[in-house]
Amino acid sequence: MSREPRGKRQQYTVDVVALTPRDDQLAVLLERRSDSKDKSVRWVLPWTVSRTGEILADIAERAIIRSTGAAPIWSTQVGAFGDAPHPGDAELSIVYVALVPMGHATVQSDDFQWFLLSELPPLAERQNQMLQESVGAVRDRLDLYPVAFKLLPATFTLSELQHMYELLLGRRLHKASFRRALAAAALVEPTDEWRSEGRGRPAQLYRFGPKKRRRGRRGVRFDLLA
Amino acid sequence: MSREPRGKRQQYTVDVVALTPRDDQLAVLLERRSDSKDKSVRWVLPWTVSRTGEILADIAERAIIRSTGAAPIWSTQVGAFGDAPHPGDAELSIVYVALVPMGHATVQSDDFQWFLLSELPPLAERQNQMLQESVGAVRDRLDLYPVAFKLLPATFTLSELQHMYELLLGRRLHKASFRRALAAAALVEPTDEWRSEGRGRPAQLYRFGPKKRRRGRRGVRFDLLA
DNA sequence: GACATTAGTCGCATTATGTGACTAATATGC
DNA sequence: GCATATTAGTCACATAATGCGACTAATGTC
Repeated sequence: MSREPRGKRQQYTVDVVALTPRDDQLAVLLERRSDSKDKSVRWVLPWTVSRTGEILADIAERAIIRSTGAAPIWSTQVGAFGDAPHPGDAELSIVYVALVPMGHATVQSDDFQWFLLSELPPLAERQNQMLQESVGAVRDRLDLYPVAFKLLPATFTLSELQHMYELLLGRRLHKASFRRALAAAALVEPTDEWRSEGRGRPAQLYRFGPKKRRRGRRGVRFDLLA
Repeated sequence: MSREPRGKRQQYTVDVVALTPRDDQLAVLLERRSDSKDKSVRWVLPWTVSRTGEILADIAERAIIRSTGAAPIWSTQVGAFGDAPHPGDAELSIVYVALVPMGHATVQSDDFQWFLLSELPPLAERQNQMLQESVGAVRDRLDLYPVAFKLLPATFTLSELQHMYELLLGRRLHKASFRRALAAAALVEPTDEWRSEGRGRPAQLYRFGPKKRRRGRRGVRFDLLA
């Protein structure tokens, strides 16, 4: 992906927020950009310039594969950002957030690097907003799509699953409550395998296997923060 | 707003889904377009072509005012749509959904008209998607922003409030449950006025007046539809 | 005054949630 | 072996949230 000369108007960019679990928190993939003038290095969210006629989600997928080396296990559009300045001087940026499993989080190129959310380098203001909203988008949809399961191997322990949820949500959960909710949703089925992880009691392995059922509508919620 | 000649590439459009309460359901504002060739009439969601450097939300607000004649009481970005065909042949469309109170739903120009969601004319596929997601976006955020209150006059009865919620959600609510949740959220305060609406017991008038308080985080939800 | 109509409340059963405490099975140190 | 640490898995109970029927209250109509 070559830089666009400043001043040239682009159609728009498709920016990617690739996230992966790492060290009990989320890490985001950034791309190195060396400024040709002052030789300073800055980090940016990877982006792709739009091509006419291509499906938006496909453009995003291409950008994700290019930067992470693998297809994401889940991705969704976050929105359009056009206000704060973009590092590529794009007028408008469409943002996709993508989740990449732990194993695939190894990038070949030296131009890409994973950063823990707690250790971010300075970003352009527009990209700060993108990152912020992307993490929020993941958390908001966590209960609607089985993303946490897809980030784990085919079989996993319930503790691993809980840790994945805690990592994605950014907060701790209570063990008994977590398992109760999980059982009520009938989302996993036990295998007959057990894993002994050094010390402590061995854990039973489960696999993702959602049964039928759907939630009844709720009355109303008034969760206004105001 | 002039039509763009076909074939000319536009930067992108900002499309507007303006909604208003009407006859116990939602109505959406459409704009009349007469095809210069075959003289057929078709209806489209209003849109504005982007201008360089303008804040996205401002472009949307302009488009809303132009078509409805008033500023919306609430609006938010829904997302970017680029796949299915757009009536203006735009490559990309950014969509904003806006809510307009009942009173302001009177459009001057003959080129605009409110359509009940149950009586829609055929729309371009991309705009169908926009409308679909816009209604969903409103419902999803109904518990986070006091939109229903802003659609009502400054004082209102609790029955009116409940009807507004039912209209926005598209489903019935149980009276006692609704009021209980409302009381728990401390969102309204009673006035000393009452309204007698013909037959039936007079209803007390309330005004919107949220107290402090915020929700504690929930454990996890597994609401997967799968 | 009987009845229809709308407002407003209560009570109760059921379900959901938060949380501490308990038991189970393994490894380690002595 | 045996006490202890460590992780897995479960229970029990209190509290909160929800669904819902049934009741009372106040008004207009006939």
